[in-house]
Amino acid sequence: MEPIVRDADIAPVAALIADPTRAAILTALLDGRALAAGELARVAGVSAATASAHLAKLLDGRLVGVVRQGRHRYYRLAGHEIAEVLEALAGISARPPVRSLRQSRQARQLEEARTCYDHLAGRAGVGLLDRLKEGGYYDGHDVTEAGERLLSGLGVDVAGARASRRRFAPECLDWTERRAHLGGALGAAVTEVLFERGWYRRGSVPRAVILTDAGREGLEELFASKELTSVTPVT
Amino acid sequence: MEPIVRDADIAPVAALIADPTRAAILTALLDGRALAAGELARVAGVSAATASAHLAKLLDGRLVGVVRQGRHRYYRLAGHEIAEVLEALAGISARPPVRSLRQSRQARQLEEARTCYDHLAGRAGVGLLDRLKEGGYYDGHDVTEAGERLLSGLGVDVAGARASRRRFAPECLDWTERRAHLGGALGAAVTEVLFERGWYRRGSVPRAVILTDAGREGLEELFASKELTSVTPVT
DNA sequence: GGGGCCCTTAGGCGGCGGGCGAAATGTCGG
DNA sequence: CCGACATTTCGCCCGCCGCCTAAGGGCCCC
Repeated sequence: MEPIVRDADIAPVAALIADPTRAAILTALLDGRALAAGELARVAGVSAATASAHLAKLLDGRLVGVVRQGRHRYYRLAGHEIAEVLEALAGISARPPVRSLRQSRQARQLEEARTCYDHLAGRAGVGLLDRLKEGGYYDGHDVTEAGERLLSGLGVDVAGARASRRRFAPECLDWTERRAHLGGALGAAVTEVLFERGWYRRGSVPRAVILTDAGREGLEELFASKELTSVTPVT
Repeated sequence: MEPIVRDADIAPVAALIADPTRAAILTALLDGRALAAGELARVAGVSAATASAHLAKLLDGRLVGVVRQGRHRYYRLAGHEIAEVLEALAGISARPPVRSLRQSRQARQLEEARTCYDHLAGRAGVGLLDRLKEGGYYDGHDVTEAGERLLSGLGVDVAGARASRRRFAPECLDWTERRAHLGGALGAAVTEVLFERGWYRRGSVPRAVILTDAGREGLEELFASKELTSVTPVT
């Protein structure tokens, strides 16, 4: 009866996330973009020196990656797995009370539409997945033939996403809606196209995204043009 | 350009997991059972007083629950969400090198079959899900009609699992196999039946489970009795 | 109801780690 | 090349947190 078995030791990674300053940095990077060290220092509310030390640790722990560009160094999350851990943690963490009117406005914005690292989430993400299912384009873990045609026609590189080592098209549980939206390589590819087409644009609040007029029309047309091939709403 | 938006603050929860002793305690509870405070002190390698202090913090942070029974206090994880966070963290954590022969034997045992909180994982879990899919009993997010018959016949309370507030039958990504096994309320219900029938029993290593002879026969018969209704192996 | 076991509380010690300012490194723009 | 800006490195202080031993409840059993 001794040390028993060695699991993966999670403590060091958790310790990296456990510091409030580092947590703020990681949260700021949750929208998938790369931010400069100075910006991260500002959002975390610490001096540049302090932020630099934290970033060095996060880098060493492989939670973030860095790309040097001139005199700036842009940091980003090391991958979607990191984002998923942060989302999972957020799911069991106390949500601090919303205070100001402005904050509640921003909170509503995030509930409406936001990115979950690199794919669409919030009511918009959940709604999109619903319409894909209702239209018979997606069956819970893969796109149907009709779905592949639909998305390819939109400009989504479905084959490329399928070839990725990342999971192809898993459902990703949404911690505000408590319902699923489209995640994985396909979710990211679709979201990329939504931005390229200008159907969604990034809002002023970090992870918020906004449906444009073009997007409203485009999505409506996209799902209206096809007759409903299957009316088996998944409970 | 001020405080921006308040996300759920994940740092306090991460800090609870970040201490090696607490991480050891949580990992020990990962098999879903409740352990007495003294046992947890032993597996973590600290004095009873130290363990008690840690358990008080975990309790305060709602990561564990406690049930008093006589002069013992049994602690367990507060829910499957907690287990999922720990699994996700393990997925991005460095796996410590296996040292002794005994440890590598145990590691192989865990890779073969183990519990993932309250449902079957490892090669056994992945294999079970594969056979459910191959037989047309499960379609990636729900059981088919045939699947409901099969499992109900086995004694699984499918309706009860479906009524649960927990997700019904999601695929759960396995961090050793990097493939999916059956999770959620249904995964737990199925696993419960497997234990009840004596098809699997718990091994000596905490999360390890072992296929019994009865289990080998039972599973073989279960999947052989039905002809393969569908031969569309999911890539 | 008294002794033994399980667990918690109290107190004190030691170390790790995050904070800052100042100076060094590196890069861009003239 | 030189000054401006972004980032890192260095040296130092300070507070927090985990550890132990010892003592204090609670519960069981004889």
